[in-house]
Amino acid sequence: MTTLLNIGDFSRMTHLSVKALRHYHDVGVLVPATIDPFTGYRSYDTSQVPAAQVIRRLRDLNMPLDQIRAVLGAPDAGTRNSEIASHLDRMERQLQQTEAAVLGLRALLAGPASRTAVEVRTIPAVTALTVRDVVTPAGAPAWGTDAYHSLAAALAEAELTAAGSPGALFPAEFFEAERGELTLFIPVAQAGPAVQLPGLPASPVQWSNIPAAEVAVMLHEGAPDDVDRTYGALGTAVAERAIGVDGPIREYYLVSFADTDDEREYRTEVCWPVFSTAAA
Amino acid sequence: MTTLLNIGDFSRMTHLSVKALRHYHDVGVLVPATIDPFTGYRSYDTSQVPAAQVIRRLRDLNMPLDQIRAVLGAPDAGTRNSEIASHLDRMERQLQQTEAAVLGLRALLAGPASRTAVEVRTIPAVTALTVRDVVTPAGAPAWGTDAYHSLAAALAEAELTAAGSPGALFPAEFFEAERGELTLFIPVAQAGPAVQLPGLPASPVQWSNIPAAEVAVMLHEGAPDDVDRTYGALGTAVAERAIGVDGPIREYYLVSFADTDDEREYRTEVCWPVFSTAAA
DNA sequence: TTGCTCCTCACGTCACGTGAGGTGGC
DNA sequence: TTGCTCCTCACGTCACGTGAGGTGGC
Repeated sequence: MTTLLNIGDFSRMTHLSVKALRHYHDVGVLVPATIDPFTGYRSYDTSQVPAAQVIRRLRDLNMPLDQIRAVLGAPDAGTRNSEIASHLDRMERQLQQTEAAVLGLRALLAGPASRTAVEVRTIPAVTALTVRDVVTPAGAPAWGTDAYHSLAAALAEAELTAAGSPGALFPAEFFEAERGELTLFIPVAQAGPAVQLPGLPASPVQWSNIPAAEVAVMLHEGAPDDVDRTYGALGTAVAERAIGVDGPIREYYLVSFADTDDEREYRTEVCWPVFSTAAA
Repeated sequence: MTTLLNIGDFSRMTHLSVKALRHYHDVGVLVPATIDPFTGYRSYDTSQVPAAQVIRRLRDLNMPLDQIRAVLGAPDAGTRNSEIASHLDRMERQLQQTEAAVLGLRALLAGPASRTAVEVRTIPAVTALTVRDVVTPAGAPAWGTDAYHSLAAALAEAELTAAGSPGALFPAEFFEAERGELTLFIPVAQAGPAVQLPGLPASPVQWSNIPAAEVAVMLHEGAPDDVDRTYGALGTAVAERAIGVDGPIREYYLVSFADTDDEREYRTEVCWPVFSTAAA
């Protein structure tokens, strides 16, 4: 047996506000059992209570209404559970980022970072295995992990060894517009016609030339979430010397997730483009 | 020495997007060092980098811009740190609620709750110590804790003993509009002119009469975050019997935070107003 | 002169909340 | 008949993102 309820009763029974219930109707997340065609009054059914309870908990978990609609409309329990599980994974990653932000904030308020030296360096052109994609800062870590595995697999497939640490190119718009085409690469050889380029299996990995560059370099020690501190220090040093030029920023991953599980051991070189000193 | 930077350079150095920087300027969270009066070009100073880094981390912690402005403008480190600490407290509570939602969701998907019996009961009027305030569901737990301590203190002060479990009245609008005047009370005696009412110290606590009521009662066992499941079951039972009437819903806290640290041991009676059976 | 960087509106997003103004049902 | 409940716009909130359309500086 089921019984119809007006929106007020249904609200008290589910602890969802009347405004929220009307909104869930509008967007199709929870449609009333019947609607009076003349007055527009919504009537809910007691059998809709469990769905409302699920919605309330998913909203407490910050799941967007679009996804909630998908969860409720899932054809089977397996699909539904995997939708929920992947949301919980996202929340878990968010929590880790929150913890990193707390640590980073403490460190920041505790005082300025220990000064790391800036070095100007000439990087020669290399031939490299690369993966390229349009990415946002939020999606970059996951993308980088995937891309690195693709590169490592292609390297093994082609029976080659890396000629240096993996690196990445960051165009200005990646930071300024939070969206840009990143290039992750593993150098394989000095650039030049003498290099033999083995064919690659079908994969996102491609051969590319990473151009030479004159850069100011600063070593970032620690978690990647705090790399902005090194960007700040390095950018300041470059600006004060008035030697900056256009061009992508580079990072080289001397020690990264591929080498250790402890982010505090990470070592990243940040490279800012500067005037060629060769001309000086 | 400090140096001026255009918005693009400052964006790359701080990993704040250009759009975000313009917004922070608009709302006064981070005002450029100088603004060209003719072109409107913003110029930032290298000395503003640390503030930008703090802003980025506070935003990662979901702190609203208004509060960030207050943190940055705090007159001393003590004020600033306490603003941050109270925000971290809020986040901590939020995290606990998230964990509760995950557990609640699992329980919900695992199947229906074990059926608890519904009992119809006549509650006599009582004289009680009360605290009354307009509260939202989000603020209710903290309010309830405070209010309970005020009541307990007043009870001890007046050298009285409780004549029953503490309870609360919830008007319909508290659920329907997520805002309403709650009344937390501790019964002291049967209502009547014979009762001697001791004076109360200056505090939010007042003497009130809690009216009699005819209610359907269901026992909620477990965490208060899941009490909506009992509301759903009880409301369904009342609706199917078509015996519901207007009036505030009540809860009685048989076992609560005052008695145990384990929320699973909580026992709450939820009371839904119904027709008087005395007339039947 | 040509891109490039920067600028200012105006509007969109997401999940509702906040009134305003009005109507059916007991 | 009077409250009460419910209804539908229209607009606000928050922290930006997304174009559109335009201008200064090298």
